[in-house]
Amino acid sequence: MKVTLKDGSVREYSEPKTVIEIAEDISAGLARNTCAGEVNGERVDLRTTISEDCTLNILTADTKGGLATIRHTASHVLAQALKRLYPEIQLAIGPSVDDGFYYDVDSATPLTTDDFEKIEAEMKKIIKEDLKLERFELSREEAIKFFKEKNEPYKVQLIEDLPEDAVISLYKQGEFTDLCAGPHLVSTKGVKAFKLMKLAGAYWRGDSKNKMLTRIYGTAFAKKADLDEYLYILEEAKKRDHRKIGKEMGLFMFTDEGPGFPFFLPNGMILRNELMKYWREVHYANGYQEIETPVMLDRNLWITSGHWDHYKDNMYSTTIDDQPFCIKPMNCPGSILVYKMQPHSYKELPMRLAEVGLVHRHEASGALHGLMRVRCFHQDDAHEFVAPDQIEAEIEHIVKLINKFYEKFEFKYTVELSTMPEDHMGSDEDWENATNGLKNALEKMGIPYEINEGDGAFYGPKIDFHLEDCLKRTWQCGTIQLDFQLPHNFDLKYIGADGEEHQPVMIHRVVFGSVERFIGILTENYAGKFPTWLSPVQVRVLPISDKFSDYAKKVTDKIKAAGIRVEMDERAEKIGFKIREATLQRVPYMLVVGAKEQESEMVSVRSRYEGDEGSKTVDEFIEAVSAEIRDRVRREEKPAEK
RNA sequence: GCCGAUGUGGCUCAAUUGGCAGAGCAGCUGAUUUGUAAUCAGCAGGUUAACGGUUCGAGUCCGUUCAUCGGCUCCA
Repeated sequence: MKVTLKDGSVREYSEPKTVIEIAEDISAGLARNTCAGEVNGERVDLRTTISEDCTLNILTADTKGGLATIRHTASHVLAQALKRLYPEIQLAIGPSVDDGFYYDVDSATPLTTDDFEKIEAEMKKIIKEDLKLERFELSREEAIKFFKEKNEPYKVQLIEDLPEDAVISLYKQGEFTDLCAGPHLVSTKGVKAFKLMKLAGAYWRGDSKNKMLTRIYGTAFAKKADLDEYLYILEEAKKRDHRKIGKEMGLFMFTDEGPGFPFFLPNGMILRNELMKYWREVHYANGYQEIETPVMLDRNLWITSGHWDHYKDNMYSTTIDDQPFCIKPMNCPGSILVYKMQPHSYKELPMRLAEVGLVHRHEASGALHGLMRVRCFHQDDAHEFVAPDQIEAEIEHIVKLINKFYEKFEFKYTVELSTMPEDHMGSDEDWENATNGLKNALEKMGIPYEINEGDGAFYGPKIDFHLEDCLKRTWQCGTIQLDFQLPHNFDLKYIGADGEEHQPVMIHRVVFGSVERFIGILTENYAGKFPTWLSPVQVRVLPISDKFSDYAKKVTDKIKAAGIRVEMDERAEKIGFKIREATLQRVPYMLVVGAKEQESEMVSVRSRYEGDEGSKTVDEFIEAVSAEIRDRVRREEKPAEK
């Protein structure tokens, strides 16, 4: 077959080749890790096999200068600069990542961000030197010898861990050579806009048993304008930080007395209660019954459930009157005790026991992060007891329910299927059955998913729902876990139609995951501008002066009587000041009342959504806002003025 | 838990080489009675995260602890 390349040259191959094979043939290795190819103008995957004559355009990152390549080359420039400034530094790895690149180094003297200026200056110098990146290969022995001589033990270890037949490629730029699969820009000059971002610790090979190295994060873009835009977005995202907004709006707080234990303040309680009110409505309508089980139970229960074996490092426990107790890190054993209270018929299944349970988990101190990662939180949990032949239908029921919630909040999400972890209970056969059950349900519904190997719970595989927030971080929220183990450990039974005892299957599921985390995500997603139904203060009445206090009071009382959360601001301040404050507090509706309004028995409406909405009668206003709250509608926000 | 940084009134931040802890906002008091994003004046508020050390003298230097922030490992 004949392959015509974009530059007009023709290559002939006797047998079918993949795009990457041809790319490697052409550019002697430069095309490794390339992003894509085009066959007859159509973009194809690199693994696509070409068996017929065609025109092929290889979109190597090298020729296109893809972002990943720019960043990867930038990481080499960083490494070179570091070696020039601190010759004793030892290099580990330096890849490109989603929003930039990093290099892990082992440095005897600690680096600080104050050194960034100096390092960046050296990087600029290297870029200006226009050093060509040259690829070459060495045998295993030669490569090991090369890096031993350079005193780079991490590189030596990397090579030693490569498979026997691996091609060991190196890239040389000026006096600096690095072990690297490529690809790279042709010259350091191609790194046009970069910035070192932050310093962090990272374990060698990502294992907490290994030495902690210093990781230098940076980012790079094709143009200065792109870099500036990225930095601007980062600034904007900072303004949405739920910890900042939570403080500003009086939603929650933390104290030194309780690291990782959130306090909910009055406004935060309103928000949480409204959220859970909605949650309960939907759950009652979907066949759930709500229960509550104790926060602390005898340790033997946790030994039976397997939590003590698999989770005790994260559990708070104590001894009272010589009886050992554990504070629950999960709600399941409590629900099981409720199920076991009496015998059950197959007619009762699926039995859906919901519990908004407060769980405590001793998380590592360094893992804590506002409401997103705490040591005690509410799970919007439910444990379902189902007959084996009901599994698929019930999974579908739950997926639809979760989808309903996420659509309400306009969240994008992806689905992952997590399989058996190393530390698990039960037989491989049970695990396979359970995993297939989840797979079948997802496939039947046509939901795309990725497999997350070995990430299941210790008692069963799970489907995870990952929400994307405004920083493009993803958070695991919803999860559906299929469990054959706990019914076995607790010897759960139901009486089937045949009059015999059978073992039910348990499904553990959450929609929000952690109510606290979900509130954190909502806060950032809405930048604190919650839809009216979730807003702590929905309406604020602003009299122009205290001459109109009586009328304002009358309006306020009427709105309050309609069940709307309303406040009156009767301070002796100018109207502009009151509006400013209400705006900063993100109150959805402001009602300005003065002589004009008192005269005509109306209110002047200013909303967060459209600004001045003109005059309305109080009844008209109440009707419109009540409907908005009742239907839990989110009105489109107008872009911020300031 | 690990690496690095940080910690000053309720909040946001100042304080030269170690030399009298300050400001704005918020709060309180008074004046102002206001028409769509900040009216004016006065008052009060701090054992500088805690503990220990160096020093004539520590917010500042050193040590320990705690908490927070950015990551790593983990994870709802």
